[in-house]
Amino acid sequence: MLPSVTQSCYTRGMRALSLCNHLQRRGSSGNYYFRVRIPSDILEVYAPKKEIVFSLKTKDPKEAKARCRVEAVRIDQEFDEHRRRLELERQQQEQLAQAQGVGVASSPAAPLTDLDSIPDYELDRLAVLYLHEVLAHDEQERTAGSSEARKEWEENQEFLRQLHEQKGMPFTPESFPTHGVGLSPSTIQRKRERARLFLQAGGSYLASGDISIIHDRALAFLAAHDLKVEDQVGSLAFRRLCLSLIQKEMDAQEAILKRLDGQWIPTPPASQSVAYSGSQSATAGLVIGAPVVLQVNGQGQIVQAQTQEASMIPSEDNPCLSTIWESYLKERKPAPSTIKNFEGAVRRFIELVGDLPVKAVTKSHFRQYKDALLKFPVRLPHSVRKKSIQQVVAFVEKERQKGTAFELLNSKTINNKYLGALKAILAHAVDNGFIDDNPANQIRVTHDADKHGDNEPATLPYTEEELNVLFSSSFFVPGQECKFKKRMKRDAVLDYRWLPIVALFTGARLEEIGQLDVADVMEEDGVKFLFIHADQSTERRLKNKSSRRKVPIHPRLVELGFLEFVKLRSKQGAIKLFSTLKEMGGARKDKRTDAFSKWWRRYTEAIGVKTGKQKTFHSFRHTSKRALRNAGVDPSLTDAIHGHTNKSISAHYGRDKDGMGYALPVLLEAISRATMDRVIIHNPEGN
DNA sequence: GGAACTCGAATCCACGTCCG
DNA sequence: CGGACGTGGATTCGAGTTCC
Repeated sequence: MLPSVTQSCYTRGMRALSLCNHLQRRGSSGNYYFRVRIPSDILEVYAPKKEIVFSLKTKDPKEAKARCRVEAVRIDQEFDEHRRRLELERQQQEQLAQAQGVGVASSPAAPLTDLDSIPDYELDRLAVLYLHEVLAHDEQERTAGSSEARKEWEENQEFLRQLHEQKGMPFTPESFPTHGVGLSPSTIQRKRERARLFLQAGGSYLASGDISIIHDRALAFLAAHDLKVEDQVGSLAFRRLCLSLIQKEMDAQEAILKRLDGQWIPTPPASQSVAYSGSQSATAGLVIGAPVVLQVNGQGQIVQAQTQEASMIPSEDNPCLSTIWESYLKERKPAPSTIKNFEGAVRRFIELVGDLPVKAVTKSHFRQYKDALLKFPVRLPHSVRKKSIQQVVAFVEKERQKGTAFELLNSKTINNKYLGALKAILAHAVDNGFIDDNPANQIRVTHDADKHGDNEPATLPYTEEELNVLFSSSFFVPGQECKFKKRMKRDAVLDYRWLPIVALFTGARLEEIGQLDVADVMEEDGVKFLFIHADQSTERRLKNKSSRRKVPIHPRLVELGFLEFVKLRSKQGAIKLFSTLKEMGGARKDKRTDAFSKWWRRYTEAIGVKTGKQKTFHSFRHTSKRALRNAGVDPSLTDAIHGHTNKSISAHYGRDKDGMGYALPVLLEAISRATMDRVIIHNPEGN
């Protein structure tokens, strides 16, 4: 009886570890994905995620299989690393609890450690300690039994218990023997596979100086020894340590293989660890006085070595770029999305030239930056997102030789975003007297008109025919079945129908409409209008000052039942008019229309109205502008309705308390002239 | 025309649900 | 359970806009 039980457990174990079982083909693209469930004992590490899925970025089954094998081993290592760390943490907490006699106290967060201040011989000692830990862990598994062995033991016991129960026989469970169980066949197989792969790959990683294979593990290892260095992964010391750890990991895996082959390889003694917390080492001062300064870029590579000059020494009067950036943030407090954009630009620049003291930054650095950006692709493949700018450029070059084409950054993006950000930040350095001239000035990419054609507009208005297609689809006609609203609640359908209709008759921006409150629908001088304005209490932002405006509600909107819709939301107690739109987080904070925007693209594509990048939701704004122009409405009135600035200085005179230059009845008359009477729209109420 | 932003669109990916 | 598909979050690109 017993052999079959063992067999079943064994097979189950093998299945979980079979290296190609995590392969899955997904979506219409036909790309292969890696998919694995997170083992229950380390679920907490990944919570709330229960499985790991990512694209293998290939449609070729053979290639996918090969990549899947590598990923399976890598993930397995990652899981193991978490197990090891959790175990260590558990032991530390137990010790702490014992020492304190009661409960488990939470340990204070480790202070930041300055890795560069740790002498080389201590880094070497850490590497030896790493080797010791890997082999000691392996030895412990062999003596006490691995977690797999324990699991299989428990499954075995449970099976026996059920069997006894069925036969009505008494069963006394045995506890897991703590010594002498050794490794399960599946663990042996896994260990062997992993060791072989690491030994195969490790050498090439060392040769190319690529530390990605050990990066996360090194961080976990350092953290386990109270060394908190997340902010220093670009430092030379971290890089040195990682290379050293790859070597030690190879040594360890070689020893493990020998152990698996039956040789006795003792675990080397642990080097004595030193407490580095508190960061300030006595050697730190030596670096400053050194005659030669090594410039280290974001990847920890030495990019230049030169004799130390005054401008090269960071000081209070000559802060590093990163310090200037922080000061810029503090003083200017830009919008979250701007911070996000600038952050990327600054990071890339520092990667390329190093975190230079501001007086050392020259025009040639910017030329270097511009040249690199000209070879930089848009929408980086995930595999190289974390790589340095030089590595990305090298990657693109290599792929290009293989025949893969990349769309490169638009010159406008390079100028406005990348160079523009650095220019703004260095202008801040000029304003604060750190430097006299902005070295970024005059560096820019000459526009290539060929990308969009000389006069071709980026966004086009919707034509009448297109509007009729858009608004007569089954989504907009109440009572019709439609796949687009299959999963939508009634209120969401209402919001999604009204958003484009409001956009058509107001010409307002998507987000301006999306963030409207019920209370923003007002009446003055007998004219109902939408009050588009910024709002401190909800931190609502507007594109700019002139965006604040009152837009009269077009008679067609009233006809279609817009005011009833407002009443409905009011009755529901909603604050937001489009109450089903959810607020975003992070860099998209207080944005509500992201999901709708995406839905709109998919919808318009599906019904065949969207062609390329020129027909988007923003087209409604262009449609409105065009309709008002065609109806002979005065451009300054159109600007007032759309929230565009009127350049004339006299336009700033004669405004009311809300800054409105025109009386509402005048605006209503103007907006009503764009009748859109040939566009058929159904009343959005109904199902 | 350049600087300094803001915003919408596009993309990748995670996740939930449904179906066989 | 595996796979297809729909939806939404995070991130990035680049167009739009105003101010100087």
